[in-house]
Amino acid sequence: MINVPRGTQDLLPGETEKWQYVEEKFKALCHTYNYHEIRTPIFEHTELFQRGVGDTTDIVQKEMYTFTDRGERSLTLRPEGTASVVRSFVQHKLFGHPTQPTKLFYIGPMFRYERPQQGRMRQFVQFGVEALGSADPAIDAEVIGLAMNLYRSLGLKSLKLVINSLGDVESRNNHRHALVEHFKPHIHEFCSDCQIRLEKNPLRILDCKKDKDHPAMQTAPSILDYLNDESQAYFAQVKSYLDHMGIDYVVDKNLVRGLDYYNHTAFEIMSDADGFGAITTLSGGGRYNGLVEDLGGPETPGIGFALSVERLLMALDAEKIDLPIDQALDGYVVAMGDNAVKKAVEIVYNLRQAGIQVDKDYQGKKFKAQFKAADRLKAKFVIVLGEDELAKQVVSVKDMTTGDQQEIPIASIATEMKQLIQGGKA
RNA sequence: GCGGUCGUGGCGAAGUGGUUAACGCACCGGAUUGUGGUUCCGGCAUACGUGGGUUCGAUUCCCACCGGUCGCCCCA
Repeated sequence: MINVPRGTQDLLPGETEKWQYVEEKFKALCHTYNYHEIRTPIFEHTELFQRGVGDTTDIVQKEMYTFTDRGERSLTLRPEGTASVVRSFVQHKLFGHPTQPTKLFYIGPMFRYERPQQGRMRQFVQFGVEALGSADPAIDAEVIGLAMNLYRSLGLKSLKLVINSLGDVESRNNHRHALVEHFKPHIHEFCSDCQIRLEKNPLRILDCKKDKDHPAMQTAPSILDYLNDESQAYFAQVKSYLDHMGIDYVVDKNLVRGLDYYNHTAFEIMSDADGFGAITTLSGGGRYNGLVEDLGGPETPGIGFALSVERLLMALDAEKIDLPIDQALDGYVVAMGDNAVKKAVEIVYNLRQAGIQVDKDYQGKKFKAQFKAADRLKAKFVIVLGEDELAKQVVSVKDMTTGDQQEIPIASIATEMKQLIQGGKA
C-alpha cells in the first residue's frame, strides 16, 4: 500500500467542507477590503527564494524542496508566498498600474522540508495578503486588521496580537552593531547556534529559547532603543491606528521574524486557547520595504501577512467552534418494484435539473434500508415511489422532521418540491 | 537534523512464545411481505507496519528500518 508522503495529508469529505468554508470567508473578507486574488506558480527559480527570503534563513538553508528539472534548471517548491507575489508584481510591472497601492491576496499550498508535528506539515496551506506601493502606516494597520477580522469573524476569542518594529535599514544596522558588541564578550557561554548567529544574524540570538535565561539576554540592547526618529514615528503611528481601531496588542521587543526581508512593522497573531499544541503562532507578517528593489523592481514599499489554514482550523477546534456547515440533503428517492426503480432514475434526473439536491439508492437495497440511507444522509424529504404511486402517477413525500406525508403528482414534482423545501427552511 | 512514544480488521481497542486472535463501532440481513432514528437476533471482514535474528515454534522476545504521533530547533 502506498501512503501519502511524510508531512502531507489527504483532506477527505467531512473535512473539505470546513476548508471551503474558511476559504470563502477569507475571499469575501478580501473583497470587502478590496484585495484581489493573484495566482502564481507553485514552484519558482530557486534563486528567487535565496534572494527574496534570504540566504541566512532556516527556510533557505535547510527547509527548501529544491530539485533540478530536465533542463538543468534549479527549481524550488515555494516555501512562502511573498517572494512569488513580489516577483510577479515586478515581472508584470504592476507598479505602473493607475491604482496604487496594489492590494493582492492568495490562497495556496507552501512546502517546507521539516519534521512534521502538530500544526506543522511539509505541505501546508496559507492565506496571505500583500499591499505594495504604500508606506502609509495606516495600511500596516489595515493588513493587521484584516487578519484579526478573519479570526474574529469565525468566532475565535483567544487571540494575542504581538507587534514590534525592526526599524529601517539605518536603525537595524545600528542595533546590529550594538548587539554584536553586547554579546561578543559572553558568546562562548551561549549555545552553538547563537555563536553562529552572532556573525550571521545577531538579531536572532534574541529569539533563542536555550539561552533565554542568560543574564546578557536580559540586558541586551533593544531594537526599540535604536530606532531613529523616523522609524519611531512610524511605529507610533501604526500603534495609534490599532488603538483607534480597537485592536489590542502587546509590543514584544524580541519579536524577530524568520525571514530577512522584514523591516519596520513585524507582527504575529497567536492563540491562547487551552490545549493548543506547542506551536501557537497562527499567522505572521510585516513590512518589507526594499524587497521589490532586491528583486529588480523600482523602490516600492510593501507589507503583508500569511496565515496557516491548518492552524486556523486547529484554533477553531481548540475553542470548540463548529462551523455552520449544512450537511443535509434536500431529498432522497426511495423506490420499490422494478418499474418504480426505473422511474426513480428519471425523477431524480428531473429534480436535479431543477436544482434540487437529491440522491437515490444504487446498492439494490431493500425498501427499509433505503429509508435508513435517507436518514443517514440527513435527507429533509423522502420521496417514495412504489407500484401504488406509479399507478396513480404520484409520489408520496415524507417530511423527515415532522413525519407528515402527502402525495404530489409526478407531473409537478419539481415545483412542489421546491415549495416544500423552502417552506421547510422558513 | 535530534529526542520521547506508538504501530492488531474500515475505525476504536483487548490479548498470548504454541490448535479457530476477544470485544465495541461501522456495515449487511431478519424480527417489521411498502416507511428512518430505539431494541433484539443473525451475518460479514485480505488484521498483528517491513525486514532480519533468537526459538522446535514469534503477533508476542531482540535488532534495524519504515510510518504515525508528540516535543526540540525554527516557523505558518
